Amino acid sequence: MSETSAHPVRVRFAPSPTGYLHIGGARTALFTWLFAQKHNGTFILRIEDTDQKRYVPDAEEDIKQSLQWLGIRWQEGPDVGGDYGPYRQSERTDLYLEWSDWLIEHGYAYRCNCSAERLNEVREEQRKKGEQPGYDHHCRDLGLGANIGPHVVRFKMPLDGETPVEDLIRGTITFQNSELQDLVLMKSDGLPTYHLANVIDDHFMAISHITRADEWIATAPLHVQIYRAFGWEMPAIAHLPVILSPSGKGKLSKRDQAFTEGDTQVLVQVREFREAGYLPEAVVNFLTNVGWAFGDDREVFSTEEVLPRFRLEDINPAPGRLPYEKLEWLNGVYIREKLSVDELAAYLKPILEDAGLTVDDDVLRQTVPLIKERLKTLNEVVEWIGFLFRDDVHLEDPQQLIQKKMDKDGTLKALKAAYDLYAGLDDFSHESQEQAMRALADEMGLKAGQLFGTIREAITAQRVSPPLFETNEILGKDACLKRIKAAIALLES
RNA sequence: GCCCCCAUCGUCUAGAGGACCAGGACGCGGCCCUUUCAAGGCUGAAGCAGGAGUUCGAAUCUCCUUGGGGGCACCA
Repeated sequence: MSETSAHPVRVRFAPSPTGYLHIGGARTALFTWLFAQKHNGTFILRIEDTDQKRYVPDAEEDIKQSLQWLGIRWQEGPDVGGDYGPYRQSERTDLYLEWSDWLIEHGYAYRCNCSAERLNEVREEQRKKGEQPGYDHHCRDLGLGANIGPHVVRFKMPLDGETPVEDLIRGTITFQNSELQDLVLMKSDGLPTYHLANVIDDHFMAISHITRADEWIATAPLHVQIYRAFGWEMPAIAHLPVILSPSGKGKLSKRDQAFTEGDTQVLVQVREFREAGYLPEAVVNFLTNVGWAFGDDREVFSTEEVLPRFRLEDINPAPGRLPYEKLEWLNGVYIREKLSVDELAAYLKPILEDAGLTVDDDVLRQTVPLIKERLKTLNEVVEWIGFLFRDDVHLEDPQQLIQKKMDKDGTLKALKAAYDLYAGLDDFSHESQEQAMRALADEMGLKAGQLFGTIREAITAQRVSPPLFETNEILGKDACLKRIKAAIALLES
């Protein structure tokens, strides 16, 4: 089976609203979307909300917003509609019931009223005996009718033979039917399980290619058998590798929220990436590079550039981890190379405001070029230039003013001299400042770095900052003098 | 335990029998530039999991071992 088939390409991303959009899910969505784009196909969003127990009310909203943020748009789905709706499984229950009955009538499925307790006992017994745990076919040939009270519907899996699964990425995977289970198709609450709903929806939505995570491989033969029972043509299928936790221990999707591992902050939800100050373009570029490679030794590229090269077959079947350090670097690349000063300023303003600062647009605009090449994440802006938007600045410890190989008296002398020099400076441009201060350092027998460091601490209360004289120029002479004076007073007290 | 998938630097990867004493990127080290921090330039360390085959020749093909992952639900 090949990636291209006779049918128009129609693919779907089918998340379950049991939590916010996971970065692993986003990658599956991204690859699916890229595939659709490449083939001028249709990308469909389908909400698989058949699990009432794990349902999270605002999950669907988060999933949609997160996809939007990443730039992934769907042509059919809840809200936007389409010819194959509805696109929420909870709104398609009649369909599932109808086809479940069809399977029973035709001998491909059966009703089962075994209790949870009995099932557990059976499984425990099997485990004890070292057998494979699974349903023991108790109701398989009982021919139970609909009048038996609460019950489930199970698929009648062939007892022998084998079922091949043609995976686009891995080739043919063959399963022995004797090892497969009579899995539940309809739950006792009247809602279908994934297995049934997925097959029916993919069929009636004319899905041409199924893309989904690795973890579905084990139940893929069941799906193959269900298609066979219905007599429907099965879409091509590709199982995408899962993303592992940075430690490599287990899949990342076991975690549903950011956590810390060693000294890396491991982000998990898409919204966490946004909140951490990453640009959507950088995240998309980053994600595309895990499990797939652009080629030509290129690391930075747009989705437009990806399309001509993208093929599902080229996806690396091995599970991988997200190289978070690389995302930091990549985000920095996007900030300094892909954004204009105005665009970056627009991103930065709300972040500064959220930090409680009052932002002067002119000041921000003038400062952006100074920090553009220093930011790795948007959020770092606060620590870089927060001092520009505060009336005063507070040194936690006066000792910070004292530079290497200097003492309190020398520092005091230097600050006072700098103050006087600044006070008499008519031209406060950074060139003029630098010239004056270099001369002063020379005169006092200080290294430029020592004098500049002291002034930097006095004005920014930071050990590192954007180029000192340039931010001084933006801050203005009066404010600078005021802060130097305060620093002198602090050191003297 | 059973079934299935996978295996190139620490990490993400290029590599589809000779072009590979294995290339790139991040990270890490060094040097240069430099008012701090970045950015930039140059440079260094670092890998084909192991073992058998096949072949004139293997990172690339086969098998075994090992390791990792996934699954074994009235969850998706």
